[in-house]
Amino acid sequence: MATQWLSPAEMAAWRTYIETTGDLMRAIEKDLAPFGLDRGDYQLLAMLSEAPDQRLRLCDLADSLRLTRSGLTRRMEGVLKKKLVARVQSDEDGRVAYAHITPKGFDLLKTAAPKHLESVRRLMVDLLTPTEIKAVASAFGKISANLAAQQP
Amino acid sequence: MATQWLSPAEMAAWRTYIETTGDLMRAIEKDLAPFGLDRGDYQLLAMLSEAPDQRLRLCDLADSLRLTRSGLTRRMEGVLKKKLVARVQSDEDGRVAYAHITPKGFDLLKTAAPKHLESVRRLMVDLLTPTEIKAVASAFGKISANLAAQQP
DNA sequence: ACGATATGGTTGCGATAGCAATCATTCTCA
DNA sequence: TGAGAATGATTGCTATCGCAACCATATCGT
Repeated sequence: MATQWLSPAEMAAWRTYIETTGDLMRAIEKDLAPFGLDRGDYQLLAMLSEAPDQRLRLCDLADSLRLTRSGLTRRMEGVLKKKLVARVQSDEDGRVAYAHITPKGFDLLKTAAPKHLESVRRLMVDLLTPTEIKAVASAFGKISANLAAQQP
Repeated sequence: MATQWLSPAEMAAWRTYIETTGDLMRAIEKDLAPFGLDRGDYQLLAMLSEAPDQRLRLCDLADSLRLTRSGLTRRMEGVLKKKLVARVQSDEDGRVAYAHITPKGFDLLKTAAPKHLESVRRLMVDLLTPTEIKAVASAFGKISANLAAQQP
């Protein structure tokens, strides 16, 4: 399109970002595959491992993973079958259930995490100058804050 | 995870980026919905509109959209049904077919593009300083070049 | 010139995930 | 306290897309 609503520098940033980000995700995911995990599983386990008591209510987990409740139900099927996570019904509130990372899940995460972070380093972090790192953090921080402000 | 393979600044950049990028895509996509387009359709039309003769071989189109050939076949079904794109068999090579943007598709793109770019501006570009814009372009340029070098 | 190989495209199948509808449980407030 | 609203989770349906298998056409090597 000839429409020049963005300056050349702005257009370059947007295009490079949007074209690259999918490739980067795919590459990261590929490095996770040997552990039998995809990015969704990894993030789910990471989220649980950092939670108090290593567990979260399903709806909170869904929110932090940016999944709908139904999306989480389906993703849970996978990690439940692999015994990486247990589903525990709350006895205080009959509606809620917790996802609880199992020792097996925790062990797998501990094995996969260094490799994963090594991927992140190799494919992204190590390629950038400290200034670029800071700028990326700041830029996406602003974008995130703006999005959060839009949807209250 | 307690694993500190990334410095705090690096971890902050990575986390903010990965958590935000999906939200940003969803927000952009939402702004495209009133035109009956999703991001994949928009990018397909944009790609064709910029191509010589406003057409591309299906396999080249698939590559530039980061789709597999089968993924493109399915996406084509949608835009063909909406008559935004025509499928033209090559008479030079019996294997190849071209995707050709139709006048209707081009009109829709011309309508949607300014709104889309306005979204990009509002949700990303206008939030960033010129320095951040340049840093994002440079950072993802490096990431992209590195990925391209890995997979020859 | 012709069999082997490469290239372009489609199809069957499976995985992921959103939406709307549904059900169960809890909360609210009149 | 009891009817209606809100909250938590699941299910049916649908759409997207990758992989592997497949078919058709073109190119290469001898």
